[in-house]
Amino acid sequence: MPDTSRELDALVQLSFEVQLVLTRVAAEFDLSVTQLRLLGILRDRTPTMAQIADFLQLDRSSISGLIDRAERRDLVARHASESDARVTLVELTETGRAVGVEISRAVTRELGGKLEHVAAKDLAAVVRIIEQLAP
Amino acid sequence: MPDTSRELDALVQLSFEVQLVLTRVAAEFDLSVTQLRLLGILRDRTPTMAQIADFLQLDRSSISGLIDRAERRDLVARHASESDARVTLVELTETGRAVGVEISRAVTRELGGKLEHVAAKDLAAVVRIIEQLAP
DNA sequence: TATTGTTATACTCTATAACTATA
DNA sequence: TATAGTTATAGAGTATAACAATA
Repeated sequence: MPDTSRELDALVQLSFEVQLVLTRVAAEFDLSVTQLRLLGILRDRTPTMAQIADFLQLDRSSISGLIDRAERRDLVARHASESDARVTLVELTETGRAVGVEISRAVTRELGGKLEHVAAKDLAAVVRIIEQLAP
Repeated sequence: MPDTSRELDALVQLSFEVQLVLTRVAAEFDLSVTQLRLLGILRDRTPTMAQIADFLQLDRSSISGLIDRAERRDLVARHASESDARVTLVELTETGRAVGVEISRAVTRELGGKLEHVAAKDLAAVVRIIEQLAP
């Protein structure tokens, strides 16, 4: 087994650089990174509370407050499932969708700017890594 | 300018995968990711409160509580600067250093495990990216 | 005056445990 | 009984504003 400590350090450091960009972009919109992720998840899904918990790898009890706060800001809306009265579905509002689009643009701008001088073939490697990691 | 949205998405996703591993390892030691980073920063430094704020990109007022909690668990110690009475220096305790070593091993194990089947040349690309990004 | 660090305050995020409603 | 979601509670993390001590 080869020594990969340098590679692992680089990966950890890179993840913090990316998180820093996300934190800053979220702050521009007065949102947390978690709320930013939520908007991303809801872009092409209308999940249940439990499914959101699975996506974010958080306890279900944490999701109630998360959605409460997003709902209070008119970013998302709860509605009842028709097939199972226990289930609550969550979807983006128009406002939420619009904010999501703006955030996506901002992330592309900020992160794209940082990566301007990175070789295209190195970025292609990142795509392969994530395909291996989360297929 | 080429379309890099796929690459940017992959990079963001990768950063969340890494953060997930760090969150889990930190939780093994009943620590937050921020405390984990703090131990990493102090491994080869004895910074001032202000320098820690710079490293973590947090407000100085946030650092007081962070160090309070770490000190309460005997992971770090404050001591006064000899040259400037306003300044507080922070260093690892022996306990903190030992915990840091264990965390480092756990991250290597967990993250290394996840990356087992990733090509070495793709990991080398990550090293080049972070060198470009944070030289 | 400027800088270092702390405190008070308020909010978000998160988990655990206990609960209600529905299946 | 089992599952979906909520609430109460507690603690960490974070920023803003105001402050004291030192330079």
